[in-house]
Amino acid sequence: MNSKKNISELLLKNGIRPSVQRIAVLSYLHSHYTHPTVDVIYSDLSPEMPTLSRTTIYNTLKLFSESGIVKCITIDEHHQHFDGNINPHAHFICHNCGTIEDIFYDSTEKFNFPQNPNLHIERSEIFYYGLCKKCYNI
Amino acid sequence: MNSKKNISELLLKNGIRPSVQRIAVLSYLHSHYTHPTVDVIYSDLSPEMPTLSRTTIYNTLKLFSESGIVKCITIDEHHQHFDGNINPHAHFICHNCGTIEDIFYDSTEKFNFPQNPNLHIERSEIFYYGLCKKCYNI
DNA sequence: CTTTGTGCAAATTCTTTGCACCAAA
DNA sequence: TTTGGTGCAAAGAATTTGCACAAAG
Repeated sequence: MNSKKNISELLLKNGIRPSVQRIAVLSYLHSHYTHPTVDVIYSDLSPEMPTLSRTTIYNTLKLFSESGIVKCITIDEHHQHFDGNINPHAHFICHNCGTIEDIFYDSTEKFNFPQNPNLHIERSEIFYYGLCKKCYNI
Repeated sequence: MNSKKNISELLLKNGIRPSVQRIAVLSYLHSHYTHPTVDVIYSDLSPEMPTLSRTTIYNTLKLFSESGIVKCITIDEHHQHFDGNINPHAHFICHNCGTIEDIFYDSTEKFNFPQNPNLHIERSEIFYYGLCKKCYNI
């Protein structure tokens, strides 16, 4: 289980002081693999924490993504989405309903392109676009 | 060669009226495979066309990407980049100098993921991040 | 003459910054 | 008591919108 205690320990292990706000944000991401934006996180958490500010969420997510415990994914130009799942995976985006689905695949991909030698590739970001099951069947 | 005349005909073929501004923007993208932003295009074109406005470039690129003759790529949350090359290819982004390089690969990729059935994938967007040759050798 | 395109200025929206207050070590 | 965290209000920056004028068919 991802108890507050476990989250707290995870933060400490990454050199981050576990404040109430930070625990709340990371717990949220670990229980909502929906790739939320700052605003979604804010809207969902603020009823329970009325003094929470967007600034804190921005600060927190910046800190988290710098230490690698969450991933920031840029899908469209207007919003950053955050992902508490840091295993390598691709994302599927439904262009009708906007849902973002995780796609796990044999990560035997090789970062080697004969036509582009001498690139030092460190990571990849793969997006698939189309219609999800639900939207396709409408 | 991509003369103004050819550009003009390409636009007509796609049901777009070839105005001076539209021809200029598409010519620019066809001769600069550098994935420019609106602002870069604006800065480069405005000396020759002092009355050109950013709004027109936004309008034009929106029109172009809707009809598929250019591609809009969202790499970071702050800028949209535009690509006059509409052949399928991936992009490499150097996190030091920001250069965007095209990567052509055997496009035998299959849009089929056993763990995610019933997705109707139409296109993909693949980004690789790392250091380019120049920045790696510094 | 009617429709479409252009471009200025203002508005919008997501994100960042400055700064004062608060909390923890 | 010193360092780090929070959160408000204001600033910033990319993009969009409203609207009037210009151009094209």
